[in-house]
Amino acid sequence: MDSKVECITIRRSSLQTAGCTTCQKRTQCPANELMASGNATVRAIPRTFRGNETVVKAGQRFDGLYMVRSGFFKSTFVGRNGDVQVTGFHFPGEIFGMEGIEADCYGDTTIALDSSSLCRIPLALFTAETSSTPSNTVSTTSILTLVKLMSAVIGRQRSSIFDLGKMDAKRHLAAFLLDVSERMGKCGYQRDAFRLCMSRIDIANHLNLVLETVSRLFTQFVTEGYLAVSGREVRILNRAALTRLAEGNPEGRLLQKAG
Amino acid sequence: MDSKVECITIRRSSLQTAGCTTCQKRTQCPANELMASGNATVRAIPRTFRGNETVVKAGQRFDGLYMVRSGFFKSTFVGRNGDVQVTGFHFPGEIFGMEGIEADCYGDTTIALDSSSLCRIPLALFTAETSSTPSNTVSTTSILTLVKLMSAVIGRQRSSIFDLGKMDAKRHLAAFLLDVSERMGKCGYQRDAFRLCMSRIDIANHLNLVLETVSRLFTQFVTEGYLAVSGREVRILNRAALTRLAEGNPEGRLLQKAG
DNA sequence: CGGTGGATTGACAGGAGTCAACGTCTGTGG
DNA sequence: CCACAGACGTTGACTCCTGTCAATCCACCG
Repeated sequence: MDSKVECITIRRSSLQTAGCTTCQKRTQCPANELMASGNATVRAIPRTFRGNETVVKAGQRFDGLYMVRSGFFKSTFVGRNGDVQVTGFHFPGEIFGMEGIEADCYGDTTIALDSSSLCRIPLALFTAETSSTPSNTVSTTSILTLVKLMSAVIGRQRSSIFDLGKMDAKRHLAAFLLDVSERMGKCGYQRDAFRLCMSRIDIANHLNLVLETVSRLFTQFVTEGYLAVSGREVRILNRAALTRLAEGNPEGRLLQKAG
Repeated sequence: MDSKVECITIRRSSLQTAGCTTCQKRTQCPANELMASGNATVRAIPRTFRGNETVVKAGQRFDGLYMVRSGFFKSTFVGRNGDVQVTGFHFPGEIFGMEGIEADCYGDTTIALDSSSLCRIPLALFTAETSSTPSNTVSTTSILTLVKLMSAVIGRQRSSIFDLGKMDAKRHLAAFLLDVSERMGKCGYQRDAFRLCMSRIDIANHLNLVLETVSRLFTQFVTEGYLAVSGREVRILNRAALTRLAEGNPEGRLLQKAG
């Protein structure tokens, strides 16, 4: 199986290297490092998507990690009882799919929210067969990179667990908007004026609220002068106030400390 | 290096080998595998604690992972605003400290809840200096073990994020009790009658409730015949009902699906 | 014995969910 | 070009779960 796919702005001839040399995200990409370390079996494989197209389905066999090159993706987790939880949004330069390494299948379903592109990093290293016949094809340093990435994910999830419990709706939405702003900035967009890539219902689900609550809070933020909102277009007018809201000391909810 | 030492009830002279050969948890312990792979620098180091003694403080320099041998531990995370979140309880055979690998310092403060013992697994491999001067002292397979452990942690955290958002107080406590029961069983205790190692306030904090709510639910479970409770002693009388409660289809709360 | 911390219980209040109506935007087809 | 459907978003009225405040009880301990 030859791997020839296209990646948006990149022509076929250069696909063998998956366009890594021209990829703006290569410094953040473990594939780049793995390949640089002389591993011939790891090669980033670019793919493009339209809005609503599925990247991977929960339960599908693990076939690598995914690095976002452009656009936006959404991961959802479906509980035993059918409840759906939006576990995260993925912006350019971010990576997803790590939960699949251990179980050898993905835990989340991930779809594109828009016209988007990404690279699959086929870590054959982590599939069942290859791991049982260990070879030293991958240098210790490259795996260290991966381990650190994963450790970072663990840390971020932990603070998201924290947020889920300790924040009321207002603080949580403020924090979410600042987070989006930050990440938009990191991947080259404006920090203070951007288009939300997800629907209100997705935001609500992600923050464990209902869409009515999110909607109400948006209008509240507007009337208080923190934001200008028009549909999904958001402009941050008073970042300081939002930050105070998100980080400010808790105002009387869930104050119980634990030993 | 001779390997004959014991933990807890063991004398000093034998500490050098950390008692791995006699340790009941060795099959679940990455240290065992690392040592078996011929890595001389990785050696499990046993320590004992009394209740309330601190294992590691958040912010402290990372010095390895911790494997619980006996007793119980509690990890807490302190948010910027001072809020405390109980991020987890650790039972015998379980491992903690992974969030420290990437940041090179621990994110959680972990204390013993009781007289307890554990082994520190000093993964010098992951400290700043050694990782910058990579050596192949650790085999690919042993790191794979670690990567899989971490992937599992990521998966578990994700489902805990799910629980936090999608469960009301009653379901959440039921699920928590079943989880504790399961883990108690796994480490050799009775599944249906055990002593909770944590206070109501710790449970409440962990589940993002207040202790009054937890207390009320305990009495409710008792009057409904699911449990017998006396202080921290718990007996599960109707596991089926608890399971139905925890897993049952959501009863009208947070039902909004996301695309 | 009194003090302290953990646990239980009751009365009350409020934040956020539920239900429902309405408004806006987009794409499609006649 | 308009009508219409459907998805998405806003707003209001109401309910209820769970947090807040407070009193009480119990076990433990110096």
